[in-house]
Amino acid sequence: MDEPAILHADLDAFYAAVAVLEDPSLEGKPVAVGTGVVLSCTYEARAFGVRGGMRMVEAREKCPSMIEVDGTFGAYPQYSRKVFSIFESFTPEIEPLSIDEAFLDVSGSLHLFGDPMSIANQIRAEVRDQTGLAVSVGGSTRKFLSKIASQVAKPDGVIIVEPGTELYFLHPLPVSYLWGVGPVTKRKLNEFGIETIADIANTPFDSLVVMLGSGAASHLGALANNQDPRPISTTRKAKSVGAQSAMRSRIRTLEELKPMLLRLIDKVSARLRKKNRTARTITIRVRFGDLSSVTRSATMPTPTASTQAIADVGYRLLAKVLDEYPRHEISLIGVSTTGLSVGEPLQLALGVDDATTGGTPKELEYGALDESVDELRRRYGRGVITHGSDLLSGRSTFGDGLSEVMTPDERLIVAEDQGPEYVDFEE
DNA sequence: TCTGGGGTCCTAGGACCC
DNA sequence: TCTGGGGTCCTAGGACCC
Repeated sequence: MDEPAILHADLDAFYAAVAVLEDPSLEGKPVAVGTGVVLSCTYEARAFGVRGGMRMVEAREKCPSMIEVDGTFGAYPQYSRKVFSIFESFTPEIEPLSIDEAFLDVSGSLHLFGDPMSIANQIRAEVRDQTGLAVSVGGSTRKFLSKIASQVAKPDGVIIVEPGTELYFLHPLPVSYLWGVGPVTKRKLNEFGIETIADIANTPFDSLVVMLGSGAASHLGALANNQDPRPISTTRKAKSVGAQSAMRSRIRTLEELKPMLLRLIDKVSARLRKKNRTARTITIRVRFGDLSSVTRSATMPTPTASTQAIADVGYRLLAKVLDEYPRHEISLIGVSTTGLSVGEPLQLALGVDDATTGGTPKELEYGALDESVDELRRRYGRGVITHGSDLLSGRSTFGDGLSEVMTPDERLIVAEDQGPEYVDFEE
C-alpha cells in the first residue's frame, strides 16, 4: 500500500502580515494585532520578546515602539480565501484547520506537479506572488509529522521529512512539539525526566498510563513512534457554535447581565441560521472575578436556531449559576451550542414599532433580514427600530440577528406582555 | 501568570434502560 | 431488595489548539 504524501501549510504571522500588506507604512516595524491580547505579531516585534497570546500591556512594556492594530476588522478573510484557492489548484484534498493553516493530501498530484518538495515550493512561490504572504510548509507521510515539520521550518521555510527518516527528525525534539502536549502535560512528563520525543518512545506504555492516563498515553505513545493513521478529512463540520464576552467592570446581577447574554445569544443563533444548522444543547459559561469558572448546560428535546428558544434556556441556566454563586463578581459570560444538526433556517418578520409607545408593529416585512431592515429604514427613516417575530413558532423573538444589521443609534424594542422593554446594544 | 474569543477532544459520574 | 453486566445519554470540568 502506498504511503500518502501530506503537506501542512501554515501562513507566517498571518494577521500581522496582512496588517502590514494593507498598510505599507508598517513595513519593517514591530506590529501587534489584537485587542487586550496579542493575536499575532511581526518578527520585528518578536525580536523584543513579544509573543502571540501575550497581554497587550506586557507586550507594550517589552516593546514601547510597538504599533497596535485591531484584529476585529480587516481583510483577513479575503487573504485567507485567496490562499486556500491556491491550495485548491494543487489538490482537492484539503483539510482546513483554521483561517491560516491547512493539511493538503497531494498523493494524487505527484504526477502533475512533481515530488512533495517541488509542490511545496510551487505553493510557497504562488502564495508569495499572488498575496505577498509567506507560508511555511512541512511534509511527510503523516499529518502530525507534517505539522511539526512546518513549525520547525518557520519562518518562511520548508521541510520535507523523507520516508525512512521520520524518527531521526522526530526524536530529538522536545515533547511540547507533539499535538496534545500543553503546559500541564509537559510539566507532568518533565517531572519524570521525560524531555524529548525519544524519551516518550523509550518509556514503557504502562508507565505512560500511570503518568497521563490511558487516553493521553496511547495518543502520545503512538505519535512518538510516528503512528498517526488519520486521513485528510475534507468534510468536517463544526460541532459547536458559541460566543463569549469578557467584562472589565465587575458585574453581579442577572439584570445587569441580561442585555449581554441576549446579545451573545442573538449572535450565536444568527450564525446557526446562517450555517443552516440547529442546536440541541445550550451551555452557559460564567467566569468569576478570581478567574475560576463554571458551566451549566441543558439539552432540549428538539433542536432549534431560534433566538427566543435559546434565550429561554440561557436565562434559566444563567439564573441557576447566579443562584448557586450569589454575590460573586463576574468577569465573563459565554454561550455555546452543541448537538448540532442540519436544520431549516428561520424566517423572520420585522416591523416598525411606534417610536414612543412601543406598541404593536405597524407593518410586517418578510424576507431576508438585511433587505427588510433597509426597506424599513427607507420608509421610516432611522431611529427606533424593529420587532422580530419567528414565523415558524409564531412567537415573538428578541430580534433574531438584528444586532448584526443595526447601527448604534438604533434601539431594539422587545415587546413583552407587560409592555415594551428597551434593550440597548451600545456598551 | 490569567488576558480574548473561537473552537476540539477527553474523562468521569449519574441516570436510565435492558 | 439487592446484586451483576452492558450500553446510551446527559452534565460538568479540564486540557489543548489557533
